[in-house]
Amino acid sequence: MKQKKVISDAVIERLPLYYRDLLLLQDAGIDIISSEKLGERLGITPEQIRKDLTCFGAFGKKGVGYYVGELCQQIVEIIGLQQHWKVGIAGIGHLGWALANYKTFGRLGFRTTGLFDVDHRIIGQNVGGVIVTPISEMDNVIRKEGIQIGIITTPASVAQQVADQMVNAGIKGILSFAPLRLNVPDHIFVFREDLSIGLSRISYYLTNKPEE
Amino acid sequence: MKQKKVISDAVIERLPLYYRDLLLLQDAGIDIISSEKLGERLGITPEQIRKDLTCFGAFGKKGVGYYVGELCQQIVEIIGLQQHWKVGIAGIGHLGWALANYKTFGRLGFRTTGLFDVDHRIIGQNVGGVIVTPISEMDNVIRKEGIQIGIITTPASVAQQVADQMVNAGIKGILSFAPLRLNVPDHIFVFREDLSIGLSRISYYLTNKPEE
DNA sequence: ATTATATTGTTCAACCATTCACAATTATTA
DNA sequence: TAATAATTGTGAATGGTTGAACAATATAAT
Ligand SMILES: NC(=O)c1ccc[n+]([C@@H]2O[C@H](COP(=O)([O-])OP(=O)(O)OC[C@H]3O[C@@H](n4cnc5c(N)ncnc54)[C@H](O)[C@@H]3O)[C@@H](O)[C@H]2O)c1
Ligand SMILES: NC(=O)c1ccc[n+]([C@@H]2O[C@H](COP(=O)([O-])OP(=O)(O)OC[C@H]3O[C@@H](n4cnc5c(N)ncnc54)[C@H](O)[C@@H]3O)[C@@H](O)[C@H]2O)c1
Repeated sequence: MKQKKVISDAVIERLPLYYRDLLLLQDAGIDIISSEKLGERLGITPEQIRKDLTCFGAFGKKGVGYYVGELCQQIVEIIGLQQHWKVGIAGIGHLGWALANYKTFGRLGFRTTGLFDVDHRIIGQNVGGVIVTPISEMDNVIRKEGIQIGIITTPASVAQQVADQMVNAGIKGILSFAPLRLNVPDHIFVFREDLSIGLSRISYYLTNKPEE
Repeated sequence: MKQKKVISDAVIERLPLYYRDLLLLQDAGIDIISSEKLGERLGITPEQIRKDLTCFGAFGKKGVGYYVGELCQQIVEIIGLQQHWKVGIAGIGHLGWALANYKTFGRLGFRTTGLFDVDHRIIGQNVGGVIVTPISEMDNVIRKEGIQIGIITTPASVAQQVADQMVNAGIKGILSFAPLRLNVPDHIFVFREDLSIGLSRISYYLTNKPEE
């Protein structure tokens, strides 16, 4: 892998899109794809795709295209999906429960091996194949299982506290759905997913329609 | 409102963040906030905030800051949240069920007034205060209720078909969680939310840690 | 009334990302 | 084998976003 220059976030966000579509192509038995065709499927320009990929090396064959299987493997290595990350989810309410049951995370290489909550009504239940553990046990489970990534789907009011617990237990990265900024040490990578931005954007565009 | 030049997506994505934090400030009884303090709370530079806001007008007071209540109202109007958009959700499975139960959408001005599914086990149930209707009835309900925004949380395999139905019924904007590109007429605004990008980004950054 | 302090709105410069154009390379056909 | 068609990788041009600096303005202090 090249990896000389710094890679922009925009590139990193597109890689999973390429990867998922390549998996579909692979399932469909398609061996070779051009940036043109891939771009058409995804709504991304072929130049963009080629430039993104050349950040990491020259994976295509001129005059031919990209070998689907090979490119898949390359992207897996770029993103680091071959590691089979272990994931823990704190807050098994509406959203946590949905995520715990989402099988596609598994196909991408993320194994959910810990579910945590404070509510006695949910503790002990089997959700998507994993038993919900008391949040007070989270520290132990994270260490014992070697969980590296934490997902926070608790109410915002306790999200910081839960993040602190995760960091103390040795978590390396956090995906948070709570609508606030988490304060964590520099070496922890936090990504915030904000599900209300999508609706707000739709509202904006419907309100301020381009005059066609 | 100014609205002369074109506003970039980046700006539109930050407005909801400002808005939600301003609501919190308002709840806390804080009347005036500077771009400096707001930026600190959100992890955004003060210059960025000022520049974003001046896309739409001059809402602050030099030497003082921004009046929280007034700015809230301005952002509401910019995003178009005063309209109380009506929302319908198709596919009341794991994720759809979570979204149907999410109260914060209401506070932002989105009212969920239609829930649709094909599964007889869920049809007829009350989810977050709304009865789940057969998808075959979606067209009628959308027209009768005047639903303008559709959320798609069905399996990917039927998402296009559901989107077509929504468009035919007169929906103006779609928020889709299905991992594929939807084909819709130009005048329909589609926003795709991809929940696997977050985890993939974390994987990338943990794998390719900056050498600190 | 004057000075000092705080903070916005705006201009300009720096940076980053995308698009364009094309040389380089591979496969295919005559 | 030579010519043709397809398609990648890349350097240059364009367009867009962010950052730094500062004039303009409001308040508070003297
Ligand atoms: N539901 C959605 O569709 C949605 C959408 C966007 C954002 N969110 C955000 O995701 C988070 C969860 O939302 P939700 O709708 O699932 O809420 P929820 O109330 O259904 O679930 C929260 C869960 O967290 C648990 N919890 C509370 N305190 C805890 C603690 N200290 N440790 C561990 N678990 C604890 C609760 O017992 C509950 O099971 C919130 O921050 C919300 O703002 C949710
Ligand atoms: N669960 C998650 O956390 C998660 C995360 C990311 C993306 N997604 C995406 O969201 C979508 C839903 O995921 P899920 O986990 O909730 O799946 P799910 O299987 O739990 O729910 C899907 C629901 O759609 C209904 N459905 C099927 N065909 C339908 C039709 N023609 N019309 C109306 N409803 C129909 C099903 O009866 C079911 O209730 C999928 O596309 C998935 O890829 C889910």
